[in-house]
Amino acid sequence: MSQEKIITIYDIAEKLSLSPSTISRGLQNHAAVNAVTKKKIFDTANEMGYRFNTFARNLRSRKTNTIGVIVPRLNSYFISAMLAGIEKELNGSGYNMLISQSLELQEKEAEYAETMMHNRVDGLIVALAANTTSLDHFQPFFKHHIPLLFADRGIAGNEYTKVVIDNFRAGYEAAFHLAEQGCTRIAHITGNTIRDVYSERRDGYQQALKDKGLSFDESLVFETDLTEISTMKVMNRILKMEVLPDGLFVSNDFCAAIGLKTLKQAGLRIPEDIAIVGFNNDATSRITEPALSTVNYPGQEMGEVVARRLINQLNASNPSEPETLVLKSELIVRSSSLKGGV
Amino acid sequence: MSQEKIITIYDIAEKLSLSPSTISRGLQNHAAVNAVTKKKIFDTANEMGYRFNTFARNLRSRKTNTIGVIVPRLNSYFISAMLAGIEKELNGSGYNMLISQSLELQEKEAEYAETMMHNRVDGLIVALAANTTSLDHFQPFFKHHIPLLFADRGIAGNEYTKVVIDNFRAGYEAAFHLAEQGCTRIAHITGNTIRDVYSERRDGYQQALKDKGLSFDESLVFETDLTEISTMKVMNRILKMEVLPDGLFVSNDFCAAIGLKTLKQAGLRIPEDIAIVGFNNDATSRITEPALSTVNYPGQEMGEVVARRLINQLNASNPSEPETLVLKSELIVRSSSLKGGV
DNA sequence: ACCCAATATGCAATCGGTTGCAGTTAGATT
DNA sequence: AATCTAACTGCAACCGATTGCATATTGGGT
Repeated sequence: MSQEKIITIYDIAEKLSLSPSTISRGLQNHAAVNAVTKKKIFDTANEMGYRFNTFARNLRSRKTNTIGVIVPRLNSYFISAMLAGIEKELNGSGYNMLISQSLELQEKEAEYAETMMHNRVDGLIVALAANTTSLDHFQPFFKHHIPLLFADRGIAGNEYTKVVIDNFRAGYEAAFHLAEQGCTRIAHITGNTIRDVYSERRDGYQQALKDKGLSFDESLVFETDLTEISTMKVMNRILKMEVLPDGLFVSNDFCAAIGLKTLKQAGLRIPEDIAIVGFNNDATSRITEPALSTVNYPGQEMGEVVARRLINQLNASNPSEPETLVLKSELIVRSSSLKGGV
Repeated sequence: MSQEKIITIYDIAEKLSLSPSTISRGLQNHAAVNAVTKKKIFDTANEMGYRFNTFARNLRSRKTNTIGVIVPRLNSYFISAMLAGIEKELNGSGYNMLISQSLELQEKEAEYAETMMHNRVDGLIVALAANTTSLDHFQPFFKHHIPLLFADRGIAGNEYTKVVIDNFRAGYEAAFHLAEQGCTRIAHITGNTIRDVYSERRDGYQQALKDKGLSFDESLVFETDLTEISTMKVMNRILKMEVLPDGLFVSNDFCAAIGLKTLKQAGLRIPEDIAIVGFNNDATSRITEPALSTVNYPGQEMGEVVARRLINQLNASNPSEPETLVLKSELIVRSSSLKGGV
């Protein structure tokens, strides 16, 4: 098997004694090419194993049909659900997807933004890294009017289009529910509050305490990087407290599961001694014993919505106003927080 | 903020009264360009906001510095660990990564292979979909001598380069361990045995039974698609058996966790009544109670190895022989299978 | 037989870089 | 002062497809 020549429209043109223009138009199903000729072109192209050259095409047409996607990480239940949603929509509209993960680092995010720019993506979907504070690295996109939409993790304000859930309300409902169950000392483990998804949930939690007449204790809020190790550390600190909390709201199901198990191993009963609510409705939440109460996060839907919005914006003739699309989330009550009684 | 002009080397050339060739060479740090001129070029490029056009560059240089990666799905602990490994190596060597997920369907896999071809990837890394039986859709890669390496899920034979673990041995060890623990009726839940990762584990399991003098009971082997639903179905069938199994080897940690929980809820003790071993060493395996014995799968390492091998192959002057790289895996014994006693 | 319109095809410029080869220039050598 | 060499820089072709405009062909109408 020898190296096979890469076929171009020029090769087809020569073989059929036609001009490259006609071949090009024929392959595009252009109306100005005779049906018989077209058929001949298609057949010959297949026969010779022709594949179009994306670069030549993109170079000329100044459009790449590629959407860049930058997410904090790939190995997250929520993120992969979202990617599946994005992919479904994009693929259905003939777009490709260039994915990369920032690993929660602004530095890598910036690097990838540049790569995306070089690859001349037609649009960009971003979920910001944990420590991203500035959007400077996205300036080129703004300058060149390349649509940039935020999915889930955006930045405060109405300047940009983003698809989110009402994190304040979700946090509020989680904490309110725990309070309803009789919890009076509710601890909260959250991610980096630079990201408003986390700060808003915390604010919601705080408001719920207030509305239920519970005092807010700063020392019960733990800001972490939501890894297994830091969760363990937090749990150890909690277990050493003089008065243990009787409720725990964790901004992530995996960490909630780790916490749940640690507390059980320390001899505490869930939910009798400590009731727990997680976040995301990961597969993990159904594995724990007792099953974990959590907030359902419509990952796939979020991906579909943001992708569809982007496609619309690309097809629109006039520039569209930035808007914030808020999806529904809901508290799912399972055994880890259900104490019985009303 | 108005639409900013896209700067090309021609714009820089004009501004500096130099020729585009010199700009091009200067930006490439070519030796034949005066250091002073070079500096001037770089400064002006920055100042004007120049970004190179990947397409023009790729079109001319006939090299894309992009590697395609096709995996069955993104939302798997193992796969994302592997992707992280691949990304680390590729990025360190200046390559980009075009990812797509086949969703376990040969049809989608073929479609993406074509897209990768159009995007002229320099090489391809593939973990085959569950139902892929033919490699016809990769023919263009073979014909054009574009390296195609398999990661984890390849195809039998020595025709292609692949990075794998010894699945037969892993399956053998898992089943052997269960037998050692005193299990005599060991059930096995596996994925689509078209994929040799699954068939080899099953073969290893079978061989271990044989070596331990246990009879092989076909009705204890369940081939599934390894989803939550089918696992539940299998568990229900198992629970209805006249004689229950006393050991369970599942080719996937999440399904093992589902199984574990279902059995416990049915009143069975783990590991006393049924000992369980999973596969992959997912995060999930540490969440279950008791913690799940499993086979550690070096996902990140596998990604690094396959990417490094691909890069070497791309840099090599002469074509490299196909080879099979086997990584170490190991049984991790936790409480779900440890009955005590020797 | 002549003209016109409709249909089909080709020419050549263009997208933005890259690179082999040739040409220029300044300084060194004799 | 003439010659040579090394260091720079530019010309122009090229990568493979797209597309506005021009041209060729065909058939129909009168």
